[in-house]
Amino acid sequence: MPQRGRPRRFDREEALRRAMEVFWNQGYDNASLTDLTRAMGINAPSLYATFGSKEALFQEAVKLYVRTEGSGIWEQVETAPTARAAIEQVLRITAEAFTRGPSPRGCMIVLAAPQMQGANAQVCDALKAYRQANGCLLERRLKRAVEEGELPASTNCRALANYVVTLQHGMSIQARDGASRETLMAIADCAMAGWDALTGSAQEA
Amino acid sequence: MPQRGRPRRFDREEALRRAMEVFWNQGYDNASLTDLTRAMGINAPSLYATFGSKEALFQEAVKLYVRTEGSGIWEQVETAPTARAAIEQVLRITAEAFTRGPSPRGCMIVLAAPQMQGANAQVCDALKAYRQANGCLLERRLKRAVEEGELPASTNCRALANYVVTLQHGMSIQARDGASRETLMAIADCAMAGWDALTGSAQEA
DNA sequence: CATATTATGTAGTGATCGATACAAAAACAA
DNA sequence: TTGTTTTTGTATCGATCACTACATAATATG
Repeated sequence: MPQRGRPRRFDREEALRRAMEVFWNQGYDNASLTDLTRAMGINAPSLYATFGSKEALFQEAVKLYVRTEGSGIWEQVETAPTARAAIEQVLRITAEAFTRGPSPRGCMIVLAAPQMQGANAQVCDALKAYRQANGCLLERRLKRAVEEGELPASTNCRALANYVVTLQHGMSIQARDGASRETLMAIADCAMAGWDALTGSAQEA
Repeated sequence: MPQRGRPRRFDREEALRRAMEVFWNQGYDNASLTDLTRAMGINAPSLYATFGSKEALFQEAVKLYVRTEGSGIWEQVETAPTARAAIEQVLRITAEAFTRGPSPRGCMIVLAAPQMQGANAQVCDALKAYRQANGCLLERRLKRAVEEGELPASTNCRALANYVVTLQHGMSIQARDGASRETLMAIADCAMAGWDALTGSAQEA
C-alpha cells in the first residue's frame, strides 16, 4: 500500500535538513514556526501533519544532526589505534567541523541547550544525554587503553574524559564567537602538547 | 535636591540582583517579564520606569554579574606571582564558583549567549566582548610571563590563552549539566598536569 | 464516473510576548 | 491648602507565539 490520497509536495528529508539548520543556528526557542516553515518551504499545517509538533521536529532534527554532522567527530574513537590518537582526532575533527560553513558553527547539541533548563525539560534532558554519551564513550576508550597498556593503571579515565569533552564543549562557544579553524586547531594542539605529561604515559618518561 | 514625588517602594539594587539571577538561570529570551517582575517583586511599569527596557535591565544585570559573581575568577590574574599560578587559580576558582549554589550554575556571560546570535545583536555583541576580554587578559599575562622569563620566548601566548578560556567556557556547560565541584576541580587538575609540558617551560626540562 | 484518503493554503485560535496609557497615591514645594 | 512631581497598580496595547479548523485540491481505489 504505497500512497493514498494527495501526494506530498515536498521532500521530507530535505525539509528536515533545513529545519535542522534553523535549530542549529538559532536554538530551540528562538527558532519560530515562521522561521522554520519559511526555511522548509512549507506551511504550518504540513509541518504538523508530517512531524507532529515543534518539539518532535526538533527531536528529529537532533537525531539527524547526530547522524550526519556530529558523527564524524566521535565515530573513530573506538577504531583509532590508541586513545591518544582517538582524542587527537576528536579535537582536530572538531576544529575542522566547527569551521566548515559560515552559518551554523559549533555543536548543535551543546549550543541549543543552556537556555532551556526550566522550560522544555524533555528536550533539555535529551540533549544532555547526547552530551554525556560522548564523555562515556571517551571514558570507555581510555579504560581500554589502560587495559592494553597504553596508559598506566593509575590513570583517572573519568577525569581525563571529562577534561577532553569540556575542552570540546568550549570549542563550540569559540566557534560561535567566530574563531577561525587555525585558532581551534591551535587549541587542539595545546591539549595534545600536554597530553603525555597529563597521562603520565611512557612516551614522556 | 533629594527625592521629589512619591518615593520608590523597592530597593533598586536588590531588584537588580534578583533580575540578574533570573537572567542567569534562564538566559535573556527565556526570561519573560512575568518571570522578572515576579522575582523582583514589582510591576512592569516600575521596571520600565526604573530600568528602561528588558534589554537595558539585562545589560545592567550583566554588569552586576561581572562586578560581583564573575570578578573573583579573573581579578587575581594580574597580581598572581606567575602565569602558571594565575591560570591555575582561574581554573580552580572557576570550579568553586560554578558549584556554589544549586540554582545558577556556570557563567552567565557564556550561557546567556549562544541562542541570540540573530536577534538582539546588541546584547549578543556585548556578551561576546566580555567573553573575549578574558582571553585578552590571559594573553597579556602570558606575554608578561615571557618577558619575565617564566615562559620561553617561543611561547604562543595567544593560543595558550585561547586554550585556557576554551576550557573555562566548557566548564560552564559541565556545571549546567550538574557536574560536581570535584569533577570540575579534576578538570582543572588535568589542565595543570599538562601545563609544564604544554608551555615547554623550564620546570619540566 | 463516484468515493475515500491525504495534503495543501487560508485564515484564525487562545496564550503570551514586551511594553504602555492612565488615573489614583504619596511624597515634595509654595 | 494647592500645585508639582514621581511611583504605583490596573488594565491593557499590538505583535508574535505555537498550533489548528476548515474547505479545497490532488491522488488512489471501486
